[in-house]
Amino acid sequence: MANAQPTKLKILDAAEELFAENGFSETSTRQITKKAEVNLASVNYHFGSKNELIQAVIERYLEVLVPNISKELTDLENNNPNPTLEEVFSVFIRPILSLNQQRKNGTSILLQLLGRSYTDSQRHMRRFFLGNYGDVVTRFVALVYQAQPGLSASEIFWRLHFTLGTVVFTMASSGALMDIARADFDEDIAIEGVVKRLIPFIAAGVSAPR
Amino acid sequence: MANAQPTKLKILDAAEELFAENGFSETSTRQITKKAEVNLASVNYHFGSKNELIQAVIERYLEVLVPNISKELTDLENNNPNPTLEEVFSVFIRPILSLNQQRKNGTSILLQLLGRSYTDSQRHMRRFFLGNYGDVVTRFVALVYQAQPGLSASEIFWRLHFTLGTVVFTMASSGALMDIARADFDEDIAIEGVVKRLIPFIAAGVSAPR
DNA sequence: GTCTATAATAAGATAGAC
DNA sequence: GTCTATCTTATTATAGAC
Repeated sequence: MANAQPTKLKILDAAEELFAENGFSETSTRQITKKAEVNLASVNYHFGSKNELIQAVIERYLEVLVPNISKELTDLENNNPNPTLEEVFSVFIRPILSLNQQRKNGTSILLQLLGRSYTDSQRHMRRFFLGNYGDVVTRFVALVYQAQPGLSASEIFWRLHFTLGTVVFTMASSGALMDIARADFDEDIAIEGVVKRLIPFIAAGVSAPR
Repeated sequence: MANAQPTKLKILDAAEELFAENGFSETSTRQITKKAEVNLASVNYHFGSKNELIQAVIERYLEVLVPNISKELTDLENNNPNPTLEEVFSVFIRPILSLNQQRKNGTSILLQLLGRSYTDSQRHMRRFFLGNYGDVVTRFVALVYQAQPGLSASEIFWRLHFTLGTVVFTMASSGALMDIARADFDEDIAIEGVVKRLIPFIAAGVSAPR
C-alpha cells in the first residue's frame, strides 16, 4: 500500500517544509494538515498545539545534529592539539551538510528553520538552544579561541554571531540566490556550492585583523 | 498643545517600531493604532490596507536613504579613481548610520525592516527594491569590482549577499547581542560600536582569497 | 478626518461520535 | 487514532453617523 507512514511523521514532514518556506505564523495548521493529507484535528491530537509542533519540528533536527557535532568536537579535542580555524568550523559544517543525505533539502531546511526561529520566536528559541545545547557552544568557542588566540572572548562572541547571521540569512534566501545565479551567471549550484563559497568568506571574517 | 502630530505620522512611527520588533504578520493594526493612540479605522483610511502601510513604512526610509547613497556614489565615482574597499562600503555605511540622527534608533529599525521584508514578504520587496533602486545597486557593484578586480561578477554577487545577511541578521538581534555583551563582557556599546566591529569582518570576507 | 459598530473571514482549538 | 462539526477568538476591512 502507498500510505503506510504514520500520521505524526506526515505532519512533521509537511510542517517543516511549510515553516521553512513561509515562516511559522504564516503557516496555518489547515495548510499543514492539507499538505500532509491528514485530518485537521490530528495536529492538536498528536502535538497538543501549533507551538509544540514548531518545537517538535526543530527538535527532530537538533536531536540528530547535536550528538554528531559533539562527537566531532571530541575527536578534535582529543586528536588535534593545534587545529586550524577551518578544521574547527568543519566540526559544524560536516554534520550540517550530512543532513542533506538524511532528508531531502535537510541542510537548507534546518538552517532556514534556525533563522526563522531566531527572528520569529526569538527569546524562546535562544533560551531553549543555549539551555539544551550550551555545552557544545562552549566547547566550540574554546576551539575557536585556540585557533585564533589573538582574539578576545568578546571579539569571538561578536564574530561568531556575525557568522551565524551570514549563514542563516544566506540559507533563508538560498532558493532565490540560486535562481539568480542560474539566470545571471549561468551557474547551476546546489547547497554544497553555496557552502563552499561561504567558507572562505567566513574564515576571513573571523580571522580578520582589527 | 501636546499632540499636534498628524495621525498619518503617528501611525508610521508606531508601526515601524512594532514591525521591526515583532515582524509584519505578528503585528496587528489594532496594536498599531493603540500604540499610536489613534482610531482603529485610521490605518485603512490613510493607507488603504495593512500591506500598503508596510510599504509606506519602508519607503519612508528608502526615500531619504537612497538619494544620500546615490550622492555618495557620485562623489566617489567622480573624485576617486581608485577607491579602496573600505571607501566603497562607506558609501552605504555613512548614510545608514546618519539615519540614527534623523530618527531614534533609525539605523537598527531600517536594517531590521529590511531583514524582515527579505524573509517575510520576500518576492514583493526584492522586486520593489531592484525595480526602484536598481541603479544604485549596479553602481555600487561596479565600485566593488573596481576595488577588488580579482573577483568575478558571480563572486561579488555571492559575497555581497553574504554581507547583507551578516548586517541584517546582526541588526535584527542587535538588542539581544548588546545585552549579552553588557552582561558577559561588561561592554556597553551602541549601534555604532556594532557597526565598527562589523566592518573588519565584512571587509575581510569580501576580499578573501578563494 | 474621526469615530462606533459591525461585517467577513480565518485562525487555533476541542467535544464527542465512530 | 480519526473524523465532523463547532466554539472561540482575533484579524482585516468597511459602512455610515458625526
